[in-house]
Amino acid sequence: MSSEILDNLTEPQLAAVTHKDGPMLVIAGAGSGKTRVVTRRIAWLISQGVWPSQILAMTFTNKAAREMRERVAALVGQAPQNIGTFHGCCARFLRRDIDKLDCGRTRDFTIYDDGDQKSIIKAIITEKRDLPKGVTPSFVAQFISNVKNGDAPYETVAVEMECPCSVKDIIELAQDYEKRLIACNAVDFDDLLRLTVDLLRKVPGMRDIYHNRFRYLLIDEYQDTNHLQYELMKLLVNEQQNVHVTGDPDQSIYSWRGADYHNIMSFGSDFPQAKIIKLEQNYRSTPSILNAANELIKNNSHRFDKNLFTENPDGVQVADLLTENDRSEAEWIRRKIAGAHAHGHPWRNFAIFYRTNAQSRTFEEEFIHYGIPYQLMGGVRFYDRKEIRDFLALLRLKVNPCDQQAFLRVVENFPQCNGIGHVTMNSIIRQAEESGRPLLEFLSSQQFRDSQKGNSTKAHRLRILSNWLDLIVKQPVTPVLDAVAGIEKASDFIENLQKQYGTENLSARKENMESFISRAADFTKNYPEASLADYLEDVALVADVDAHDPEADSVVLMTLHSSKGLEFPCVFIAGCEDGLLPHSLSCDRPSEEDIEEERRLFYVGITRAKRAAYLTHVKIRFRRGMLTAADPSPFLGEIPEGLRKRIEYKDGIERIRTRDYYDTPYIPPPKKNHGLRWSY
DNA sequence: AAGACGGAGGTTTTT
DNA sequence: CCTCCGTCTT
Repeated sequence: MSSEILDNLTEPQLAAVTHKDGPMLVIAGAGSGKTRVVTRRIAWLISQGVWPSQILAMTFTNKAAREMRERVAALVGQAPQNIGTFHGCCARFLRRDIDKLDCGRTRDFTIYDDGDQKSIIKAIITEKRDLPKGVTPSFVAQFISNVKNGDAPYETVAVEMECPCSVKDIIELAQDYEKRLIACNAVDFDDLLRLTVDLLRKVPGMRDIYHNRFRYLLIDEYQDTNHLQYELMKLLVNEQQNVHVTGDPDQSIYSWRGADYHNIMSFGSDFPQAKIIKLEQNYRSTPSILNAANELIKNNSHRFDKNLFTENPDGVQVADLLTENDRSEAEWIRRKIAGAHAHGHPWRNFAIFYRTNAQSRTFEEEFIHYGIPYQLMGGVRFYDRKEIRDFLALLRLKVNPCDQQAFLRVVENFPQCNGIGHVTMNSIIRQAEESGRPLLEFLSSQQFRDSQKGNSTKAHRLRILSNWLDLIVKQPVTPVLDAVAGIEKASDFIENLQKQYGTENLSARKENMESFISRAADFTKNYPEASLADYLEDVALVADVDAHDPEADSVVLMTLHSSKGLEFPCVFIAGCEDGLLPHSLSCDRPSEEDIEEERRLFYVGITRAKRAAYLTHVKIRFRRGMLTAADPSPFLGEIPEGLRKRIEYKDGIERIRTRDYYDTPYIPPPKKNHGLRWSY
């Protein structure tokens, strides 16, 4: 056994690493070396003779999966294949076994993301007129997701969600949506999990096969699992109950997406023999930071009993800073960072977190003005840019010739399809369905061209479209780079950008396309055997946080949500104001649960900091086009005075504050639109 | 079917 | 302040 597998581990870490059979829960506080424990444990299992292929490890992000794979490989020289995200693993299972399940899809199914989902739903709502106003695409999407995620029947979900239309109508919408997905041979994100659960539950013998294949199951960030993921876990657990979950209930910040931290709270009762280990020593932060965070999170009532401590040397006090407005907030932070940089601190040591993406703008302007390098996470995803989505639609149509959604997008956005509108498209889709052939195959066939006789403009246009699509069909699907480059050429993509957008952001769009090609080239280098379908799956399942580049020397700007799992020497949390943090919309009917989740979000932010944390708030914030008087976040007052240095910054001068709003007890404002507002 | 205009609405978003 | 719709116009 490679000796380093067990090197430098504390008592509880060692116990967690060397636990072999039976269920185990590791409650891993922020910065307590969780990743190290999980990776060492995988390496240890392998060193004990477990085959790497018998280990299944599921994470929430690609980044976590990649990191885990790399670190295990560094320890034992080989990385297990089955480390991936929940959705990625499920997609792999379904690619292999979906035929065995009677769900209307084949193994070449396409994965639809939120955008595709929304546009299908919108189309269905429009088709079905006379629905009340409240039936928005997002409501229907939420309804469908809730139905797929839970065990409750449609009716119950509809009542619970206070459905604005009749139960019959909403059920019909959901069923139409499902039919549409099946017609496109597509699945949505929830389906990846749901169909895998069905596969294990309904297909005889499946569970045994999977139990045999995966002897050891590991789940990371267990506090963020939703109902389906929980079901999946239970189905995958074998007779020896070799299930190992790690997480921290205090860092559960995704309940609005269905995550349920009760899953982690009740692991002990789900598995009465479970061994429970708590990792409470923090290796990341100074005592000042950790104490402040501990004091804050103590205010949550639903918690797993634990108390983080550290043996790190102490550093500077946590500071809370008050400035006049959002501009001066950015100015102070920029000066602080620039000053430190002048003393030799690299830019990458600094991160700014905020509650809403809209807040990033002020910082960007400030940093551009002063020439400070920064990387912005979030906002519009690379693969969500319009021109990229257009191109992807073409690729998708090629891979899945039934993909109506992709077809519609192509027709709407490619100049080759100018002059062809909704009416024509829908009639073509119907004709294809009647002919029983996949849409693309039907359209690009000689037969279709022959059927478009005559010299009418429409027939002419359709023949051109058909020829063009035929050219796309004839491109190779592997290697990926050849496929992508071939289709780019065959579609005249770059020239079309010019036609479509004129000079409007043209160079940026061209750059995006170049970047897309070079990403495809990278992918091809890593997976020379992969097909276009594999590539599209990879693209469908990546997120932008994966793009954070810790090597680049730049200040990092991101939301509090995306900061989870990262660490920085110096952290600024901007906009610590009532209404922003906690956010007023999340607390519309301020249930204690909502407030507690916002508090956890703040807790996550603070515990990212290794050496220094600055919590900033302003008196007046420019928001939604108006100046808004802002009160400090009630959470600031929950950090005791002794743990919090209070600074005020005004007219370029910094001074210590002695008195604050929150020296007096906090009284919640009576209405949603509290405070003073005045128009510009 | 494409462009122009006005109104509404605007957390977070691992996949 | 922004962006995203829907509708109205050509």
